[in-house]
Amino acid sequence: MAADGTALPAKGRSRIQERNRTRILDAALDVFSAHGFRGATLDQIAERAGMSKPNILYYFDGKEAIHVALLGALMETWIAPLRALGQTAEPKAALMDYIHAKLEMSRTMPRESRLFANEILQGAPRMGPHLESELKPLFDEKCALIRDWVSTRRIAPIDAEHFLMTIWAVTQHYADFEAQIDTLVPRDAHWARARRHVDAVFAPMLEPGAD
Amino acid sequence: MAADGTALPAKGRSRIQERNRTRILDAALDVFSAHGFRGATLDQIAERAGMSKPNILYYFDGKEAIHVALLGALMETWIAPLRALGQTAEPKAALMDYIHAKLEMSRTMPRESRLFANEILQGAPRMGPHLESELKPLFDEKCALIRDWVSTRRIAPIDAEHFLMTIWAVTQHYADFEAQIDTLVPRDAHWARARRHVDAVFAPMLEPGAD
DNA sequence: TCTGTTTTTTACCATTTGGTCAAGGCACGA
DNA sequence: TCGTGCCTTGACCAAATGGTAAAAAACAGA
Repeated sequence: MAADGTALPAKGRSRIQERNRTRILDAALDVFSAHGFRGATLDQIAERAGMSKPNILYYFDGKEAIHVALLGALMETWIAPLRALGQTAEPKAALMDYIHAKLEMSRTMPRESRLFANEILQGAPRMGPHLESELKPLFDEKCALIRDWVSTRRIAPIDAEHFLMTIWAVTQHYADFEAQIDTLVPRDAHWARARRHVDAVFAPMLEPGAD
Repeated sequence: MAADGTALPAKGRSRIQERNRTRILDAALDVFSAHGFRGATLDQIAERAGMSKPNILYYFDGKEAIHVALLGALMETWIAPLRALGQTAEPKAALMDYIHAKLEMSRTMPRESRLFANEILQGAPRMGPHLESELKPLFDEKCALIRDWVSTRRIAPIDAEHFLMTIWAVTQHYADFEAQIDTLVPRDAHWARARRHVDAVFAPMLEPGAD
């Protein structure tokens, strides 16, 4: 077996291998995000992927390997907006762009959001290393950047760490707590309101007037 | 069996029954909040409660009954601060009090927060009715109250529904995503910073100046 | 078409797990 | 002291579930 949790070596994957791995991962994303790791079964994943359980295990070393592969692949996508933070626009616009990007991700990738939420909620048993090695350095770097913006008076004085975490909390809430939102507010025009609302939440905070 | 999901009738519970039911529910809260419904096992709950599995099932009709009992009992606690919103202070102070109460609940009752988060994240399969019958009316009532405050210019114009949901998102995040927070920021002085931060987030939003 | 390789499936297995049963302890009133 | 009824548990069961083995099927190259 290969070292990366796959049953087949990564080199020289055939067309059909690529296709089936993709199908399995997509099905697994459905199931894991909806039921959590323990709540998901290989049979559910197999059915959703349209193939038999042993065939799933032909492509992946086991249930856990699928989960790890998913989390690893998604991590990069998930933190991409943070990586891009501050590389183009001026401070306030950069932060608002980041907030909008995160909100958009909750809208278009709710499964991914819930997959991560499930994992973190249960203590990040499989993602701890990823958090430490990939997210942490990036987080520290961007916090330093924000603190610099604060110290040069380009944005209002905010707590960089908690500010970023609050952006995550507010935007991901729309994906993670969808079931609750659906029972409390009408679905239509939902995301337009969310967009206006997050602007109303974060934009005032950044105005240097409150210094 | 009794109709409320308990194996024993609620009337005339003995001292020992009360004690053991409490112990079981506390142990179950530990396990369910840490692993989710499917991830929790009766054996884990039994061990944590310090009694045998059959004895657990002597007091509750089954795993699901324990979960339902937990959610039902906690619902009231969980929404109590919202119920109290606006019954004493003037608008701005009332909302800030509510925010502080919710933050305090995340600090002192992280297990409860995670139990609910797990449930909602997976589509509220067992709490849907509770949300509809208990949370929804209260939510609507308080939204109307907030809209009234807005229309009488006592607070800045905000989206009542999304404002409340954002309060939940920000405050509960500190409990639900604790694993992530622990890897990103130092633990000490954590809650004091959080308190200052949520003030910085929400207080400016409520100033009627931005009208 | 023949042959070796990759892909897929049909049984099957071992463990976990929610739940049952019948018997053994234990407290307490008569 | 002795029942009587509440409490507790060891032994067990059936279903679910992650995973395996081996053979069939599909496929690619000669």
